Amino acid sequence: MKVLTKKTDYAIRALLMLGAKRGSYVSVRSIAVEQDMPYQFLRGVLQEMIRHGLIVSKEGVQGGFMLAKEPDEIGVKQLIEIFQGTVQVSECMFRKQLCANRSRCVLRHEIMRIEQVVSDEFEQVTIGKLLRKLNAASNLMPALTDGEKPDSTILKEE
Amino acid sequence: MKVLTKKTDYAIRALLMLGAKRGSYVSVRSIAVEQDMPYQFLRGVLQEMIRHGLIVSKEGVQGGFMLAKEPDEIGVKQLIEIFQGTVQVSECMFRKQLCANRSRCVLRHEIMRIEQVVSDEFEQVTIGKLLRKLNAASNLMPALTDGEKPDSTILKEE
DNA sequence: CTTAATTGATATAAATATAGTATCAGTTAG
DNA sequence: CTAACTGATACTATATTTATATCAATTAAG
Repeated sequence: MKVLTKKTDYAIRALLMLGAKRGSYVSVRSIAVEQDMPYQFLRGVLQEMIRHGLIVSKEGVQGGFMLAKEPDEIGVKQLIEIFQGTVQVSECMFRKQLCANRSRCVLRHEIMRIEQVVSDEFEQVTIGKLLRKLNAASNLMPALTDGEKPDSTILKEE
Repeated sequence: MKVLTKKTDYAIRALLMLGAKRGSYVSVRSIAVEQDMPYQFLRGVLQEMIRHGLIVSKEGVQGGFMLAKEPDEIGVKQLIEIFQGTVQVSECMFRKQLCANRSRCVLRHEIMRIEQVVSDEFEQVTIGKLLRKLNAASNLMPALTDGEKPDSTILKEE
């Protein structure tokens, strides 16, 4: 049971970088390099987030992406919904069918209850919250964005 | 985000039928027909449950499957683990790497916490519990196993 | 003692979802 | 003008999920 797909994982971590460098545009390339994510794939993820109004972009040299909202307004739940669809049990033709099959119906009720729990949990986890945890941990660990890496220009992609 | 795959869904509902007809062997065919599941696929699901000691079988005419445990001893969590793997975040090479990437590490911590919540919730849902809910609901709805359906012999599968 | 209803075991295919790559066009700072 | 960027989109590859098919072995029952 995979909770987060790569897209969601990449999205969250990219947003954390944007959150850490708030106020300036951050290029996909720098995120991809620093967080070790596939460049083109990440681009797609970011474009999807633009469509959902989470971030904004600027084209051209010195361009990149920037948060369009406060970090606390971006919840992991929303990201999961964008990249993995609404949290739901199998194919849910439930609402319409009024539970033709009783065992499925009873089962569904339990699952929906649990889904609500999961949903609530994820809703509470925001980019802002994660950022604060990151900062709290930074006393003990090397910086998240500690300048250019020595090999940041050595790219063999595309 | 799909919580239950078909296998888990079928497994749970098949177990509910076995639980409802406890004491006698129930054939895959009758389960497949009554619950509208693909026959061969369901067979695979049941065989998997045999391997995990949840049910027992008897070959030949009048053969079929039977619960090997008390319904209360069979939790949905275990079924999810059997058919969908242990509840875990993406690829978790965590334990070994000691979090090379800090944002991933912080994120992971949150996810693990939520996973624990989910896990606990699913652990509490047992076949026994679902059976009791089924019975409670049966006052309002037609029986789960109300004899042979009129068309139960009209099969065009295989 | 044959037959039909069953499970055991296993191979394969089809469908879908996830992950990743490539390309070309447009924008912009320097 | 050019190199560093994003926008848009088409494509490929891989993995997972779902489903089907087949053949052998077992067994109740006529």
